[in-house]
Amino acid sequence: MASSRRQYPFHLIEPKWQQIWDIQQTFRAFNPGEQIPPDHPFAQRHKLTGKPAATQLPPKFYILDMFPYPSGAGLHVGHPEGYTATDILARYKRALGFNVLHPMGWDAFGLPAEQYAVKTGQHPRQTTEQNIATFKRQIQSLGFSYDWSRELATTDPDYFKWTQWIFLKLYNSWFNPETNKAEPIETLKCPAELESQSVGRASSRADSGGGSSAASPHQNLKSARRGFVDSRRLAYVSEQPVWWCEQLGTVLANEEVVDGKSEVGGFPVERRPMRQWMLRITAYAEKLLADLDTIDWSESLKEMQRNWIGRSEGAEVDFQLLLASGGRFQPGGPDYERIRVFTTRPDTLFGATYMVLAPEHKLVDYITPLKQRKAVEDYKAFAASKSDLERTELAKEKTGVFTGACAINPVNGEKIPIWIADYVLASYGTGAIMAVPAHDTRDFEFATKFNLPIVQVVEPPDPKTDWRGFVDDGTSVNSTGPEISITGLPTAEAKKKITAWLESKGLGKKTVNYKLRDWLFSRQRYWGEPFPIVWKKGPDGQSYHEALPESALPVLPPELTDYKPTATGEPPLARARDWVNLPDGSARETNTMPQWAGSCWYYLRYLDAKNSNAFVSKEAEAYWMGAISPQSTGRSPQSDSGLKTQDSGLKSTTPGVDLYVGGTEHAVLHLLYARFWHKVLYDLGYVSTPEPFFKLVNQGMVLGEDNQKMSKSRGNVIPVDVPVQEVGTDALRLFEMFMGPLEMVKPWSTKGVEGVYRFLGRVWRLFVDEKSETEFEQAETTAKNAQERKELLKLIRMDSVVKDVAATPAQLKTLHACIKKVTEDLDGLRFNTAISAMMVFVNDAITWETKPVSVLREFLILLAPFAPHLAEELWSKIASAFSLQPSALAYAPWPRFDPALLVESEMEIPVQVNGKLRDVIKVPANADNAALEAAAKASEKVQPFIAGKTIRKIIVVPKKLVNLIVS
RNA sequence: GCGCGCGUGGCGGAAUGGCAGACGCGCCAGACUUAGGAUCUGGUCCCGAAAGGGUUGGAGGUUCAAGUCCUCUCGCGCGCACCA
Repeated sequence: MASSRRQYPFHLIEPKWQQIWDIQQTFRAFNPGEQIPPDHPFAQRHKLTGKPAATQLPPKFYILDMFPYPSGAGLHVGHPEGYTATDILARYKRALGFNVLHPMGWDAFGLPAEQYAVKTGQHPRQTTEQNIATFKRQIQSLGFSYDWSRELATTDPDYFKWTQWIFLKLYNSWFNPETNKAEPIETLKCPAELESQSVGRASSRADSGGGSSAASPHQNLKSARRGFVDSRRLAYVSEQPVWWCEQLGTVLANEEVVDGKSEVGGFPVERRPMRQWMLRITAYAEKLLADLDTIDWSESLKEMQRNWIGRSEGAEVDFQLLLASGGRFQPGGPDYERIRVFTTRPDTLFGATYMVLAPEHKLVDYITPLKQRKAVEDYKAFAASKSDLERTELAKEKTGVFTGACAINPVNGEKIPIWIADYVLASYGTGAIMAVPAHDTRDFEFATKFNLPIVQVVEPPDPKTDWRGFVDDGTSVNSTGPEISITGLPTAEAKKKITAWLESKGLGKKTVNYKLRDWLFSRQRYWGEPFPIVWKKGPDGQSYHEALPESALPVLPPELTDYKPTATGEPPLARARDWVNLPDGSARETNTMPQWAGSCWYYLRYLDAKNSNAFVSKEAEAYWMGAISPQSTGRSPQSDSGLKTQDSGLKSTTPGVDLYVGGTEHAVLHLLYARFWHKVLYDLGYVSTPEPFFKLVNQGMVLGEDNQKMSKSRGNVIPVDVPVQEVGTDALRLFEMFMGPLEMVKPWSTKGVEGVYRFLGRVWRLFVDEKSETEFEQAETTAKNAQERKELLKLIRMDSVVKDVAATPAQLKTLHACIKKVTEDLDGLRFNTAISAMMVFVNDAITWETKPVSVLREFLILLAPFAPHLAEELWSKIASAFSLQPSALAYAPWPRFDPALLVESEMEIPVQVNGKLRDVIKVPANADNAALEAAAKASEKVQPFIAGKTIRKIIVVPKKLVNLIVS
């Protein structure tokens, strides 16, 4: 390949235009109120001068890539797929007249840089900066139209200052169930017994951290108050079992643990009780679920989030305890007289023949009589010894033991045994279930194994179905007790009736349960955002936390020489004694935030990346996130052409990010966390939309040429630099899109890249004079340096068959068919078929003896989003060859197709007999149904199939098809 | 096990219920060439000399007409997975 002749001098063209775009700041996106240089192509296109207000700017289009973690390995050809798609869209929307925001940045905190630091002692910041430089060089070599003036890195103190600021907002807020939103902590009312006039208002300034708290006669009351408030913050401290990963030396969130292993590295994790920072994402479970219906995401992605949130409706039911003698009676309130269960099938209550507690359930010891104590203790130890992985792997075989205690089924007064088994999870529902073996698969298996009674209470709709293990809806049977009967009712009604009865008796209530747990937000790492929190000791000896004031931000991490994690789980930051211990005796929080923190809000920082007074200005947020509707702007894109818009892509401003493209791996991590933060910021009035990402598309993975996922170990990784060197970035970009639909998984193909490279060569030869190109090539061999070589591009002349003449109707038809297809396909993100439409155009145009320059120019505008460097070069060559005013192709108005030009004088109509194709006839374009019918019958090829037969029916699809039904 | 998605030439993939296989790769033949791994032209689903027949994982169905809609079935991919 390297030895073959270059299709066109992309090696000079591509750097040339990247440099021009950079010098002219072509892709700078302008904020409301920002000074726009009058000679900037955006200003010229939209006739803007000075500092336009939001209402004077054209409608915005915010098109976002998931920013990358800059790893040391650099980019392979799979990385630019999404970036190419968004760049094509960004350029297309710019041509349509939108004010396009298309930024790029770095999700730069992360474990690899820290692990490298542990190994080599090189500061993670240095590693990170090197990696960013590599990524940036590679991404820039691909010619994306990012506004680099908005570049950000989550590791930059000017950035994470605001990450910490948002944490303070979470810390200083609570979720008010009455208003159903987050509110400043000041609005939280303490219960009357905690209210005290002397301390009542004093601590209501929540960010008054740093102030000393002298001992007071009300100190007990004060710490009780503090406990109450602290337990309701959206960011709170909790001691609870968390996932600890020994190898990584840190705790992990539920979302970061996959199949009992760490998502990063695949190391084993174990449950350990630790004191950690948590974020109260569960308060938003319902909103996170419900608002999925308001956004344009793929169904599969929404489904993943729904599954993760895991909403289920049901009832909590209390079962009265019947203690056998020998139970460890303790003084206790009503909690010790009943066991509360959660069930989604209260209608099967009559079939509950036993109960099961999780081995960790707090009542287990209490209810277990002496003679069962040994067996129960043994089982608890057995269950605790199993890792989570083993627990799932051994899922087939049910285990458990009888506690010796029993309870009363509230609907029929029957005495049922209480077991413990590890198929009941302590962390879900109430950690206890009523077992209905007849109508629950797991209970059925368990009851079968341990010979527990199985009682039918639901009749399947189809009497042939076995009721044993029947878990779907049916009709209640055997469900009549002394006070309540639901026999004969369909499942839905039975649920309602029995739940109402339970509620009226105070035995239970309707409940909604979620699988979603609060977000474990602290990590025992160095390379992350420190918490803006200090710890103090009260006069009562209790330690408590306080927020630092905003003026203390950013809180920078200390310098360390040893980044190693500690075995105890104490964070590495604790080694920096001078940093930790403050003069007033308080101590800094030494945990850091997880990597996800920075990516929770970066899309907001892009809007106003340099703002040092706020995380984003109100004006910028309102403009880019869509609070200003296009109606109020009184402008529409392409208003300069005065034509009505033709397609949906020109429609109104959408709320939030208009298009977000990234991999599916963030389905329940980044995308859930970012939505959560955004909703908190929305509730607190800092952003104007309830959802951050209006439309989201997952690009499919690019596999290696061998159809395997690209990986170092397989040796099938193709770095982006390889095709960029050999065929140029325009060809790479084109092939990234030509492989197949964006969302689909597809294999890389070196041969395929050559195919689109040849296409670009054909485009080139459509325009240029071959002889002059040969001259250029000869001159190039003697050129001394890159600058000289670049100058030589001038030697290449336009082909003399490109003329300033009127296009023929056939040529216009070819052009407008291409405009139509490319426009429609871009609106539908069908890049692959858009490219094939351009290939069709070129295959035709290359045969024209005379090539009207007007047609070729419009084609270049279509090509520009896909192959911008080549298109710009040819565009400028045309301008100089035909003495046109030089103009920036990036802002040239998108051509619109004229349907009138697509009308044919004749049309080809397939003729079927009994649904089988027999002929394709040519008829005048204006032929009506009768004419079609007549022409079809007259067809010579059709004759033999209808001769001597009766025509029973004739189907004519106007301008489409004729079908003759004969017999 | 449950949920979602997908099965079309040698390959990647096109087809508002209306001519299956656009476009590209590969392959075959030819042209130009000292040469071709450059370029250009033509061909390329299967059976058949042709007429014609068959063909979108498989089996049914709806329809004048099905790759497309419905039912069942097989295969692949992704997600969740003892969530009561």
